[in-house]
Amino acid sequence: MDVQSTDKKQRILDATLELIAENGLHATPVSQISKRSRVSAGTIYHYFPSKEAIINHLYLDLKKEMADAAFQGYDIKAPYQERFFLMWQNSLNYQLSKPTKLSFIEQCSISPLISEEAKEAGKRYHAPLAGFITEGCESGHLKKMDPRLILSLIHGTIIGTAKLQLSGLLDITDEHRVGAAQACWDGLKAE
Amino acid sequence: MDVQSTDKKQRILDATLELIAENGLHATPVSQISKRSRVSAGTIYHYFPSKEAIINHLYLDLKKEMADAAFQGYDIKAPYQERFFLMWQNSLNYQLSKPTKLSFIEQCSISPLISEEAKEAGKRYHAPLAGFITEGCESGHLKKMDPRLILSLIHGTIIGTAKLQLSGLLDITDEHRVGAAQACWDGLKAE
DNA sequence: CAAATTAGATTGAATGTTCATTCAAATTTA
DNA sequence: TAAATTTGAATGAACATTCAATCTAATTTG
Repeated sequence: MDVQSTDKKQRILDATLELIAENGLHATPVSQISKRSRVSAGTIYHYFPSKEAIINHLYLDLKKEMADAAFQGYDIKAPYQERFFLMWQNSLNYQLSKPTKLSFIEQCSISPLISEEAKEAGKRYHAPLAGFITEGCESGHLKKMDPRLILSLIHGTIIGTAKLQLSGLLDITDEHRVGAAQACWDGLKAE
Repeated sequence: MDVQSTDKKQRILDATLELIAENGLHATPVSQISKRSRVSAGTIYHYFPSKEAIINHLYLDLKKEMADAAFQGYDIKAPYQERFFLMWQNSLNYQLSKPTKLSFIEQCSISPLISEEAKEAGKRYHAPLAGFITEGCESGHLKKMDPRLILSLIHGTIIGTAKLQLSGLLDITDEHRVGAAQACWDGLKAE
C-alpha cells in the first residue's frame, strides 16, 4: 500500500466522518462519500468491503485516538491527583477540539451498525484508563466504589461538558474546564 | 379522535420506539413499523405526515416524560440536598427502567433528523430543572458555577450510569445508585 | 324504523426514487 | 507488459410515500 493509496483510504475515512457528523448515520450515502473524498464509488470498494466496514474502521480509529489522547504528557511519577486532572483535561480538550468526532462516536456508540467485535476491541483501548482508576481505588485516593462505575461517571462529566459546547448553549472557557474537572475530582476522591 | 384511533397512533409510536432502539435510526423502515404496530403503511400516513414526523413526535413525548419523571414526589419544603437526591434518583430510575427510551433519545439527541423546533421545544421542558439548579447556586447550596454547566455535569453522571447498565457491563444495584448520587452531590455542593 | 348518504378510516399494491454494490473497461504503475 | 488501481454507468434491492378502492359507522332522509 503506497502513499497515494493510504492517502485515498484516509480521504474516504475523513469524508465519512464529516458527513456523518453533519447529516447523521442514516443520511450519508456512499455517493456523497465519493464526492466529498474525491474517490470514485468503485474505488471506495477497492479499499473497503462495505460501507459498514468504513464506519467500523472509523469507529476503532477514533476509539484508539481518544484513549491515546488521555495519556498525553502522562508522568507515572506525578501525584495521583495531578495525573487525574491531566487525563480529565486531556480528554475534554480532545472532545472539544474534534466536535465531528464526538458527534460520530456518540451516534455509533449505541447503533447496531457497529459490530460486536468492534465494540469489544474498542473497550480494550480503555484498559489503561480502567487500570488507572483501579489503582486510585486501591491506593485510597478514590472512593471505594466499583471502578467501572467511577469510569462511567468521569466519562459522563466529560461528555456532558463537551456536548454542552457542541449544542451551542455555552462556550466552555478555561475557567469552566477547571471547575468541571474539580467538581469531578471532588465527587470521586476518598473522604 | 376516538379511542380506536388514539390507540393506533400510540401503537405506531410504540413500535417506532422499539424498532429504533433495537435496530437504530437508520435501519427502521416504515414497512417494519407497519408490521410491528399492526397498522398498514397507508394508515400510518393518515396519522403522521411523514416518518420524520413520527420520530419528532416521539422525541418530544419522551423529553416531556423525562422532565416530569424527575419531579415525582417533589416537595418544595424539603431541604435542598434532599430534593437534589430525589431528582437525581428519579431521573436515573427512569432511564434504567426504560432502556429503549434512553437508546432512542441518545440516538436522536445529535441526529439532524430532529428538527430545530423540536429540539427547542425539548429544551423548554428543562426549564423547571434549570430553575432548581439556579436556586441552588443562589442559595449557596451549590458551587458558584454556571448553572448550565452544573446541569450538564449532573445529566452526564445520570446518563453515564444508565449507559453502563445498558451496555451490560455492570448491573446497577441500589448501592451503586446511592454511591453515584452521592458522588455527584459531593462534586457540586458548595465547600 | 329502514334505507340512503356521507365522511372518515383503512388497506396494500403500485410508484418513483435512492441506495449500496458490482463490473467491464480504461488507466496507471512497476 | 503484467499487475494493480481506478472509473462511473449499470443493477437490483429497499425504501418512503401515494392512491384508488374498500370498509365502517354515524347521520340524514323518506
